[in-house]
Amino acid sequence: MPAEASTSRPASPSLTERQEARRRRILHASAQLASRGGFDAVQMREVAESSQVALGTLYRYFPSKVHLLVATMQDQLEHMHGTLRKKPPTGDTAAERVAETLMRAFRALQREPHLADAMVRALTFADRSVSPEVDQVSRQTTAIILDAMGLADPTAEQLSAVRVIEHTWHSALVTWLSGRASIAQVKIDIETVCRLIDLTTPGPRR
Amino acid sequence: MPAEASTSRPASPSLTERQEARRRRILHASAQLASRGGFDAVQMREVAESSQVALGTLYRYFPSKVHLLVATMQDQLEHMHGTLRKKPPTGDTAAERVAETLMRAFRALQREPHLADAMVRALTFADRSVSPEVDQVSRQTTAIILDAMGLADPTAEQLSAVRVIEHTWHSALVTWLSGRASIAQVKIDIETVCRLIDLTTPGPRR
DNA sequence: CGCTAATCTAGAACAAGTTTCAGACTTGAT
DNA sequence: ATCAAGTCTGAAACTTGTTCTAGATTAGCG
Repeated sequence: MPAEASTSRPASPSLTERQEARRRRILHASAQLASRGGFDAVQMREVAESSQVALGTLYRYFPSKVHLLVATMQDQLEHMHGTLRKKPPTGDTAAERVAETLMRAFRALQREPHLADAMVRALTFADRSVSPEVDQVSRQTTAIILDAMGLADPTAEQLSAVRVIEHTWHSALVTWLSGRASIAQVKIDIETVCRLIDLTTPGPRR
Repeated sequence: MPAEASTSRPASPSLTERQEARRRRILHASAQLASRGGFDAVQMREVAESSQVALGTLYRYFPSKVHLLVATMQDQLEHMHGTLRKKPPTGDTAAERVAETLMRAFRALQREPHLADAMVRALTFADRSVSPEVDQVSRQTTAIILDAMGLADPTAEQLSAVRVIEHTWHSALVTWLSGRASIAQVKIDIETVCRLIDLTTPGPRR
């Protein structure tokens, strides 16, 4: 236990440090369980045990399983945005770059299909009580797409196109995860919807 | 076993009649409960009671709550397709007609938002075990859109556009139901994605 | 240091989806 | 009419998300 608490920089985590650590443990356990068996494998009791936290505490940090999984998704998305930033897409047109970026993200998801399942199912199943968190995920996704487009100041029309791209992205993932669409099919859908960008971007073609 | 039409005494309808009737009672109860309080209000015990069927029987007919709600959606979709057929859309272009049709469907859903909630949540939450049923819903939706386009023989490109339109349709509904998008926003998204049709349909263009 | 409020823990309890089972009823065939 | 197979019923049991409670710890403060 900390003998002195004032002057020295705390080596042992005190205060909110500890809570931050708990939160990280919980998110880690969540992602780990999700990676194993998807949405169903993330059982609140197991998450609590894995992260060495009482069930009640888990619920204090994340008021429902869906909240937990959406937070897990936020976490992963942040990581992915960082990764994507390091190697920007190389396509000539905005449409190509967006498609390339989404396909890169898709490939990442394919590496952990169960985790993808858990996150996406939670996202689309979320009810109003999770709206703020889901909205945050949506904003992050929008940011990634706008990054790929390379637009500083998108028009309303372009924002609409981005919204539709996000719709397609989410729904295509759902159909892929439930085994109703192949990877190739998802690719086609992404490429198809990205053509909308050309419609709204006065550029060199057509 | 063509049997008799049982004109005299329908007191004890025999054979599969009875089962068909049970099935209809169950679907009716499901829709009714869903209309009241959405996904959460459809409780299997209540559905069983409402439709005068034992819980075990309910599960024999529909192996899970999601199966039940997806079947409910099939039912409603069929009804809607019939209704839409009676008054075909009037727009000049295929894109306009599809947007008009989807907006008409959307208005119908707005009249029973709770029912819409139950059906759409079930649809996107469905896992692989429900794939055949979900696929059936998807085919029905595709048929409605193709009807609106007025195409006998769509190209592969056009089918891709239709797929993307469906993605957008489902995902836009999800965002509307969870309160993250307004009705106006959904309208814009539908209109935006329908422009994809123009891209793939050589014809009178703006 | 000692106090008070907030937080955490272990565990029971509750809710709704799902499964199971023994017994009653239907059905189809002989 | 009778039998075997399949179906339906009512009720209990099981699972997992969620809530609640009482007591232990911890944190911030005078």
